[in-house]
Amino acid sequence: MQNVDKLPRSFYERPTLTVAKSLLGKRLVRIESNRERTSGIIMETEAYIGRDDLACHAKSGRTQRNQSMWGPPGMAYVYFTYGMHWMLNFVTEAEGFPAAVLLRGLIPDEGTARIVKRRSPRPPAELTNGPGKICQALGIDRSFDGHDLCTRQSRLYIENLGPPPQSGVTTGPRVGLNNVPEPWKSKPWRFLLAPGFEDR
DNA sequence: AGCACGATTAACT
DNA sequence: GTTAATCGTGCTC
Repeated sequence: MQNVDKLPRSFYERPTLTVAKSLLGKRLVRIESNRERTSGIIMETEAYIGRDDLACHAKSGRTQRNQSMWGPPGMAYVYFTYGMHWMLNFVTEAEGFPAAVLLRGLIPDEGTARIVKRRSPRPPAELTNGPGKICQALGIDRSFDGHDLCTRQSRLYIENLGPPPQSGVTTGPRVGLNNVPEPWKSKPWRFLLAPGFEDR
């Protein structure tokens, strides 16, 4: 395992599109209550950028729900939607500017027995290939909203497995924005790592 | 106080 | 391809 470091706050305090693309191929780690690790390699992300972005929850100003996005970078923004699903985001850019990266896809890495148990019975390919599935697989809920990813005692963080991939990255429109007006609905702010490029 | 809908998922025709 | 599940949130009255 080469060069495994916890990503510092300076990683998140950059343009959201840069962070979203740079997260591909890195490892999301969740420390369980018994200190065991569950983790996965990030394969898909989306960027949500500021009040002007009408797909971003910050469009309606600062609320109790979205307040994490307005805080410092390197924190988790976790919210509940569709009456049953949790979504995991990482806060980006400078404090006071509301922006975040949504995690949409992983490949399970460590703690797969626990991931399978939480998600079973599902085919392996469907364990963590969606934002709600990621949170179910890793046990992420409201208690992680506002969690700091950049301290020694963080129970949720990103490990750096090396530089962002130079190839194998595709982009496209963000998913699930049914009632969002243009041009925001079609902004190519979704980033995917092609299968096979997770090992570099 | 009421209501429409959501950064989704799984099941079904 | 279509749709039910299920409830917190923000908006309107």
